[in-house]
Amino acid sequence: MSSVNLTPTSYLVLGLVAGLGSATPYEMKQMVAASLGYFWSFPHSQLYAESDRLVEAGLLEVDQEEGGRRRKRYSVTADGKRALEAWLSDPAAEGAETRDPGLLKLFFGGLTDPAHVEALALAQIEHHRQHLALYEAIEAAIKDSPDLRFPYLTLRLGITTTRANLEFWEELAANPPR
Amino acid sequence: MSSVNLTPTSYLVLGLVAGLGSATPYEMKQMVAASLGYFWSFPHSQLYAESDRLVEAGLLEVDQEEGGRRRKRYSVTADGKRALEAWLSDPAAEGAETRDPGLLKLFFGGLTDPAHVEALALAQIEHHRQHLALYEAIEAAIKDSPDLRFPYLTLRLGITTTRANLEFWEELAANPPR
DNA sequence: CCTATCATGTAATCCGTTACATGATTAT
DNA sequence: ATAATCATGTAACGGATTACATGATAGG
Repeated sequence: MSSVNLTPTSYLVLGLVAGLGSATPYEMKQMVAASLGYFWSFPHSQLYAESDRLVEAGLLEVDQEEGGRRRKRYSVTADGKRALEAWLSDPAAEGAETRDPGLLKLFFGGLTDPAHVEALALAQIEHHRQHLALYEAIEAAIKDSPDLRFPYLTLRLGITTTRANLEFWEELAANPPR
Repeated sequence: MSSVNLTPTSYLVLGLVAGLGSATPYEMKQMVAASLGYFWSFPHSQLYAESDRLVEAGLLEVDQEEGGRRRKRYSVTADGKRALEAWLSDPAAEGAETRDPGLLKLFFGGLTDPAHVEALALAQIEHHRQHLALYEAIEAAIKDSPDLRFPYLTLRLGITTTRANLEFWEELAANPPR
């Protein structure tokens, strides 16, 4: 218990388990792959590690299956619920990081042939178009599910920023730097 | 030498040193703080560590000052230039990650009082407005520097996505979920 | 029944962060 | 001259990724 400090990943796991009632890391993996994973991805091994950390911190409890595969099924403790609620009710959400290699390449565009920047722009356009198509397909599918209201909003945010990126790169491709 | 694999951070350092001709980690820190750091921040200690890793990889060479503070000044080797050029001329830039705690809180909004989501939206609006004001001030300042053309474009991308975020949260605040 | 693939998990490594530490410089 | 702050660097820790490994299930 205690003195484990909570990262965004911690709350991600806590939130997933809370939303599902109880879950095995594998089930969490599925959930992530179908939703958050589009914006916030990480290897599944982290779900195993993080779940155990949260048990240590007293925020999750584990119930191991007898026989068969002896899966570990996690659920949220009272302390865990409190921690999650405290986090959710705090409007502060600083520390957003955009780690976009395309941004880096653009920043250093002056160090190389401008044609490479143009090629970069075209690749980015293609990339964002595909994502956008995917997101819009998902959007259409979940639009009217009342219990997916917040995932839907999250997706809307993803769509909004993807569109903004797309527009930026399209304009850059239309007016290539030289 | 060798078998060190190159992360985006590696190219960030490589690019900074290439752009400056040669640099101490402290000088890199200054550069980052004034430009990339707005979107891609990390502790300065990493610049020391990463520089040494790149020396080990044979992509940077180090020249230690005699006397005084014995600073380490790094410059790019021929191998380093090749690696940087290879990276820049590859239009692929996959693996962009948006680690935004606000997005997470929104995703899990269904687990708590909707009023908290509204408060989150207001906080996000405030946050993005401030960033936008800052970026626009910088934009005005560097707009016409020909040698800052690519940093300027990078900033434009930052402005574009910040605006998109701002619009999203403003609309959410105007139509709060219930 | 055999093989391929999916499900589930662990171990090792490395990057990134936090914390600390000391040498220079400026202000008072 | 002393304190305060800036400049510069290192050490230790922990979280995240990569790689590996084994048990189940389904298709042929």
